Amino acid sequence: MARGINKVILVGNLGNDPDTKYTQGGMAVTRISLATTSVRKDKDGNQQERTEWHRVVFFGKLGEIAGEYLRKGSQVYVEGSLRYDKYTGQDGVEKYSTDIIADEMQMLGGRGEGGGGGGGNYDRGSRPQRSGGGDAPQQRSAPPSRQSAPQQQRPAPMDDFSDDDIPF
Amino acid sequence: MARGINKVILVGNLGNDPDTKYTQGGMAVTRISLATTSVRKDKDGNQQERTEWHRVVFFGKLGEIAGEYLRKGSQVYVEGSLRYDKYTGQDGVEKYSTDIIADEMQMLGGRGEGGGGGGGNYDRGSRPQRSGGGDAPQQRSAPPSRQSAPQQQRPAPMDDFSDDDIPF
Amino acid sequence: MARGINKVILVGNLGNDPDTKYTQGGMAVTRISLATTSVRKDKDGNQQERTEWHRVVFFGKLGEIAGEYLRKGSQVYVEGSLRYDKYTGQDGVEKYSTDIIADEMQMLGGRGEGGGGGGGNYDRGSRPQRSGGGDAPQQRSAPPSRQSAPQQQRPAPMDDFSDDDIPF
Amino acid sequence: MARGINKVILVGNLGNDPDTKYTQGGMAVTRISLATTSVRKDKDGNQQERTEWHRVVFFGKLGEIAGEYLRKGSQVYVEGSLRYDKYTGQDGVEKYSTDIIADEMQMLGGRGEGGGGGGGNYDRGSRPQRSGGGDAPQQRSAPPSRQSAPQQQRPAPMDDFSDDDIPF
DNA sequence: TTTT
DNA sequence: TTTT
Repeated sequence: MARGINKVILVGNLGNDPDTKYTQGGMAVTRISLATTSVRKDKDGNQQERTEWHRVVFFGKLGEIAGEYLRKGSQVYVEGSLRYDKYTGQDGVEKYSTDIIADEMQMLGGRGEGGGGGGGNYDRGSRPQRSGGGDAPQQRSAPPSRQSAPQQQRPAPMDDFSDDDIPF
Repeated sequence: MARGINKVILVGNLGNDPDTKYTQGGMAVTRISLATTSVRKDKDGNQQERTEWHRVVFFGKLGEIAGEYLRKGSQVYVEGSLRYDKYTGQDGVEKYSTDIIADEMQMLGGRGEGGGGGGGNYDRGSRPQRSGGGDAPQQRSAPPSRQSAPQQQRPAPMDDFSDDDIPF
Repeated sequence: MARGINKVILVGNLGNDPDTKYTQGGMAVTRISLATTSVRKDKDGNQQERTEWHRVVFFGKLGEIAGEYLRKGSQVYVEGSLRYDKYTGQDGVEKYSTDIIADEMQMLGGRGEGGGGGGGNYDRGSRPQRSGGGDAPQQRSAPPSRQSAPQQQRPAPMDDFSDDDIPF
Repeated sequence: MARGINKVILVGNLGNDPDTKYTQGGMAVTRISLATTSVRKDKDGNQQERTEWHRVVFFGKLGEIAGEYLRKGSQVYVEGSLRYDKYTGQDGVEKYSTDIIADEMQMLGGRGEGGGGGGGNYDRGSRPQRSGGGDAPQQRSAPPSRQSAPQQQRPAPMDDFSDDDIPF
């Protein structure tokens, strides 16, 4: 049982192609660098722009999809949570990192390099369409299915319930 | 593959105790009425209040938890999506309804009747603590106690991955 | 002082061109119909799609911008709040409506009719680029061009403050 | 005109009393440390807890309100955006920090030390209730008002508009 | 009524 | 119908 809400919502563009690695167990871990730009007027009335570069990480199936479909310049919606890490660098100095651990992704109509317009909303429960054997391990045992209650469209009154009255 | 984002985030108080029903298949469907109030100044400089009453629906395990722990007056965080329905009433007239289908819930430190401070964040994947087998009793056992600020930091490298490097 | 959070976040496509009207005081009120589609597997394992049509309303400057730049098919990010209204129709019957009152909008790389890729994030504080003085023409000038990933980092100390250390 | 969405939503508890400082210009800058805890099952089926400590910064009027009403243990809803900074420490080493710049806050029914149950939703446009002269400068010139269109409740049909048809 |  |  958790305590608290830790939610991040981003819409931005990738600064580079995604970087996908695989764990020994074969789980995909894809990282992207995502830019969001905001503007404000400073006290002299000049327009000031500022860009934040977010480090976003996708795990598992979402990592495979992100690695396959996103490209430098792609515009994407990401939902996830903040994770702060502290580690000791090779130089012996303590370092800190901040990542957004994605749990939902929606490709938007980006037209960056490698663009691939398309669209489609994926969450951690989605299965990737990876057809070929590509260059990555990929042998994965049965993935944990995350749907608690599968069901069907609901065109209906609202007072009695069937098992089809579901979340969609 | 979905297209689009449909997300609602609410923090409000219940106007009444939850209403839980069960489908023939045994799935819980809990409905609550949730108030959110906002204020603004009108053009005459007077404070104006306006309250929206949201119809929130919880399905499955989340429905059982909502029915068990929430009460009239409880303050709650809800995340979900909008669903619009059209149906024909008993009077033969077409009617429309708007519901927020919850997929995450966090009980906040409410103090309404039956208050039960408690706290705890549940999503559709959570398992309810329903002890009995029946189809709707309501005897609540001790609510999970409140920690104000538990913690501890997690030191870890970030460049190689094990299968434990997970979404959390 | 308000009580509660009432927040909606949508990414979807317009089903039609926006409808802009003006109040007697000259305030723009723009309405759009926004589609979001989700999918799930029903109990027979078939893909089921469901589309929600959201009624989104933009007031004031945001209403002018929405009316000027959005078109049928445009993909847009909208943030706002839920408002439920009850009124009596001309037929004397009580009716209910649900609207999302927008307070932020971001045009995404849509390619619908009249597409106009464009992009740009506006909130209620933004000033529209309406050049003319009239109360509703619609001749659109050149839309703001698209940058895929502009940036630059901002180096700065964080312990003492000047009046420039602002929210951005 | 901005590009992108950079939004953070947190519900958590303060690890310490807020720290409020004032710029030379008299603007309040309040910092808090906010805990959010999540749980998951590891691969051995054990419950694993993890707490993230978020650095949240409130500027201006919101900073005054946060400094006045929040306390160690308080439960709070915060909405804001991510800001990453890079600076050189006194030891000459480059350091990085991540802050959430708050633009909305809602005190929840917390009961931590100094509790102050209360509730109330404030955004950057809110005026603090600071009555006394306290220990802080505070001389501030005319604050920029952020409401574009003030108005009043709307109990009404939906086809014609008056200047009262407003955002609320 | 959109979109893929 | 809640809450402050």
